[in-house]
Amino acid sequence: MTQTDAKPAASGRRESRKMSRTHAALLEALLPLLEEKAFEQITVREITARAGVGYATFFRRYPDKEALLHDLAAQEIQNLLTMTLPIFHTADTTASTEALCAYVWKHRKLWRALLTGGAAATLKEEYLRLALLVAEEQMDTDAWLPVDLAVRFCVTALVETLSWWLKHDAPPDVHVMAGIVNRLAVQPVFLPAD
Amino acid sequence: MTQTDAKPAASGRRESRKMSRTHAALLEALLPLLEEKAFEQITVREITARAGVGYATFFRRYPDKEALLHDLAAQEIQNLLTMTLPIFHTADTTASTEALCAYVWKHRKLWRALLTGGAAATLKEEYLRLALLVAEEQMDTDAWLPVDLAVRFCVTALVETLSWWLKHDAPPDVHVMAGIVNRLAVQPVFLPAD
DNA sequence: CATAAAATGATATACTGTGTATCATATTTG
DNA sequence: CAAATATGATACACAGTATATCATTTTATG
Repeated sequence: MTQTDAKPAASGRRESRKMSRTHAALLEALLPLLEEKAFEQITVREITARAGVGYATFFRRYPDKEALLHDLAAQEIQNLLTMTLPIFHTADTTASTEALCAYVWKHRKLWRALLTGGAAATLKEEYLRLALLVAEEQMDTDAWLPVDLAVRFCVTALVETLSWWLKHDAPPDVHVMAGIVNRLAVQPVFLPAD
Repeated sequence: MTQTDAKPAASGRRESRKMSRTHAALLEALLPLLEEKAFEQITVREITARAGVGYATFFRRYPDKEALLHDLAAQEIQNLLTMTLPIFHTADTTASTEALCAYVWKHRKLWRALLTGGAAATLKEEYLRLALLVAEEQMDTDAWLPVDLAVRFCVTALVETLSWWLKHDAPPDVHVMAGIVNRLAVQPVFLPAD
C-alpha cells in the first residue's frame, strides 16, 4: 500500500531507490510500534530509530506523525469503505457484511494495529469523512433518522465491533461476527417499524 | 459537583476556604475552555490563567490535566450511568431512554462541553469502565452477543448519538431523540430474533 | 567513468509544554 | 498574636517537535 506518491511534491518526479527505501522503512516501522503502544505516545524518534533512518529525514517526507499514519492507512480505509457501501444497497445485507468481515479478518494484522491502538480515533475520523462524502447521494435511510447521524452511527458501531473482534482473545469466526455486526451496526438503521 | 474531596490526601483533612476557591476556580475555568477547543490542546497554563491561579498551584491539587477533567466529570458520569441502567431492566425501554435524554438535555451545557470536545474519548472510557463493572451482574443479554461487547456497543452508540444531538444546529426534541437512541443504541441488543 | 544533483545522517537550535523545587507572601487556624 | 499552610512567582530540568545547516553518500546522467 502506497509505495508511490507519498509526497507528490507538485510536479511528478520519480522516487529514487533511496527515497523508496526510506519511505518503506518508515511505513514498516510504524506498524509494529502501533501494536506495542498507542499512536499518541509513539515518538518520531522511535519511528526513525526503528526504521534505521535519521531523525530529520522523517520531516523531509512527512509534516508530522499523523501524515505517516494517514499514508499507511489511506488505501486500506478506502478498501474497507468500498466493501462497506454495498451493504446499504442490497436487500439482504448479510452477504455484504460477511464479505466485509472476511476482508478485515484476512488483513487482521494490519487492522488490529490500526484499530486497537491509539490510532483508532484518527482512523475513524478519516473513515467517517469519506463515508459522509458518498452518503448523501448513495444512501437513503428512512426519514426518522437523519442521514448524517445514520452514517456516524454505522461507522462508529462498525469500528467499535471490529476493534472488539480484533483484540479479543478467542474471537468469533467470520460468519458469527458478521451476524453480530449486521445486527448491531447495520439493521438498526434499516428497521424503521415502530 | 465535586466541591469536596478532590485530593483526599490520605488522612481526612478539611479543605480551607482558600483551597476551595482555588479548587472551584480550576473546575470552572475548564468548562468554557472545553467549549472552545479540544481537551488535548488545552494547556495547564490556560486553565490556571483563566482561573486566576498560579501555574504551580495546579499541580498541588491535580497530578495532570486528566485528573481535573475526571474531577469535573466523575459525578456527572455516575449520574448518567444511574439513569442508563434502568433501561436494561424494563420491558418497555422507551420511558427510561426518554428520562435519560431529558436529563442530558437539562444539563446540556455541561454535556455539550464534555462530549463534543476532545474530552469525549476520556469521558467514554470512564463511562465504559463504570458500566463494565456493573454489567456482569446486572445486565443479561442473549447468548448471541457477548456481554462485554454489548456494553461497549451501548455506551459507544449512546455517546455518539448524544454528542451528535448536542452539537446539532437544530436538534430534535427530547421525545424524538429518545426514540432514535432507543432504536440505535438499545433495541439492537435486545432483538435476538434471527 | 566522471561529475552534477539529490537524499541522507548528524548535529545544533528554537520552541512549546510538562512537572518539580524553592522561597517569600498571604491567609487561615488555634 | 503566632504557628501552620496554601499560594504566587520564578527558575529549572526534561521531553518532544520542527527547522536549518553541512558534510557524506547515493543516484542519475552525459
